[in-house]
Amino acid sequence: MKEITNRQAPLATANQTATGARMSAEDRRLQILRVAVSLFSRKGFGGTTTREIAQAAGVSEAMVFRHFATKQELYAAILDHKACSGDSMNPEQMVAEALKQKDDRAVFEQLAFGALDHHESDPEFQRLLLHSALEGHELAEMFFEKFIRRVYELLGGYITERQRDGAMVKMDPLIVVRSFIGMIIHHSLNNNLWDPKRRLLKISNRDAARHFTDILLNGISTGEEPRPKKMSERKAVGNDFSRKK
Amino acid sequence: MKEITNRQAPLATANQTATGARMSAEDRRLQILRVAVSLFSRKGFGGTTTREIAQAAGVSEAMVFRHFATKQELYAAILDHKACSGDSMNPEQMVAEALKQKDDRAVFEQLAFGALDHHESDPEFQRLLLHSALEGHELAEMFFEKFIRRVYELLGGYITERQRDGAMVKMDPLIVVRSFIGMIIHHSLNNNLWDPKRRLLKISNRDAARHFTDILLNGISTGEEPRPKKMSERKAVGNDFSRKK
DNA sequence: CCCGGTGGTAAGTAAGTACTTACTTTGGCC
DNA sequence: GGCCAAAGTAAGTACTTACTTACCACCGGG
Repeated sequence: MKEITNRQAPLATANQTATGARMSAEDRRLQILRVAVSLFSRKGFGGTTTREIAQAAGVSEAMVFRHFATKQELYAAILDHKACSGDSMNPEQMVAEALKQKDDRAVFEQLAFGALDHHESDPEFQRLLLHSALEGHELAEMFFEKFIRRVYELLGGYITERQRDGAMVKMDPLIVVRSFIGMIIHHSLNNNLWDPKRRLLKISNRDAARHFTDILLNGISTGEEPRPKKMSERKAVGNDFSRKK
Repeated sequence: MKEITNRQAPLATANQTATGARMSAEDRRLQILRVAVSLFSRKGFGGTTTREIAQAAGVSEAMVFRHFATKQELYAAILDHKACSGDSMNPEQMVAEALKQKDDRAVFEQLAFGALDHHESDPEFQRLLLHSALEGHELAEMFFEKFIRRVYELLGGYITERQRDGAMVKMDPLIVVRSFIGMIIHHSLNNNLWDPKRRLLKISNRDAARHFTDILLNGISTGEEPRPKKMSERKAVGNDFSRKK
């Protein structure tokens, strides 16, 4: 005479299949992955327990370990999934046409808009990446090598080309790239991490991308007012790229 | 007949007082605080154990809890110490003179250099701040309110003024501030977090500050080459601040 | 000389932690 | 229906964690 086996209620998690019934292995794996993404991105690797993950997925802890041998492997699978799977943005093809046409504005603006939009639609990714960078996880390094470096090469190469065309001032292209990427990443970081309520600055991604591009290409000074200090008084250390006129 | 009490050897930690001898309560407190800063900044709150902290300080765990009732309290004390104590940078006074003289270049360049230098000399702070922002610690918010907001107001106000002078193009000052702060923070973040070996870009803080300022004030395009596409072909969405000429 | 307070410790404890084991459903296929 | 592999679980294990307790050594002052 056995006690009723009191199956644990499917506790209102967003279980895909409306029924609390059993899922195929792959579905379950993906589901665990999804809830783990959410938890890891909120609380980091060390701050998330396997029990929490199991509970959020509505299964027992043993199920988590059936699908992922260790917690580390789960984490790696997540970063893999996020960094390498289809929804990752591809900078090359995003601006391929603008590059060919040498449409400076389009190159930068499209890249900026693409990145901002991507970050907005998937804020978990940025948090996940930050966590793993802080924790020194090798996957962060991998992302850096495979993605950031490529953007630097892509944009840096383009800028070099445009400098030779005489369309851009002579300046280390990598610094230009860093400046522009900085505007974008920092803006996303503000929106996702520091100021999600947009208390400081509320602006659409389109406008942000356009304004960042404006600043990068044209700067903010009109050059129409006599400087309070003469140019010659600046300690010029070999940057001879004051705007031609 | 008691066993010898085998006092644990002072194990070669960087104990301030060369002797492994006892310290005053306050010295010990500060020492624990220091080693905790280092550990928390490297591994975050959840990733650091009280035992590690005690070992790094060369004392028993009980000593940690004599000085700080809980781990949380230790963490809060650290953020307090870092955010409120003297070594925090003061943007207002850093650029006070340049502001008065309306020396745009000096305003931005000095601010950038000051921030970059501060971040470089105290990289732990940036990591600590990121960790606490990710973990949603209230101290991160406090820092944001007390520091970031002030910089936005300071720079934003200055830019507004210079726009009225006709020295800067009309554009939401907050976007300009965000762009510039973005260049700086992202550069520091790269140096401290992503690319401490400077594989991507190796540049002195002075040069970085100068180049960021150059880009902000003047942009990178020479405006000397006919565009491959006509201006009118761009989907103009109401940005009317193309550079006057 | 001894006495109390201070700096310090060894050895706990209770609650977690990642991960396992031994076992019980369940659904599809012949 | 009967069967079996896959989906799932309850109840562990071995260890770590934050935090406590009870005790010890040193030292200046009466």
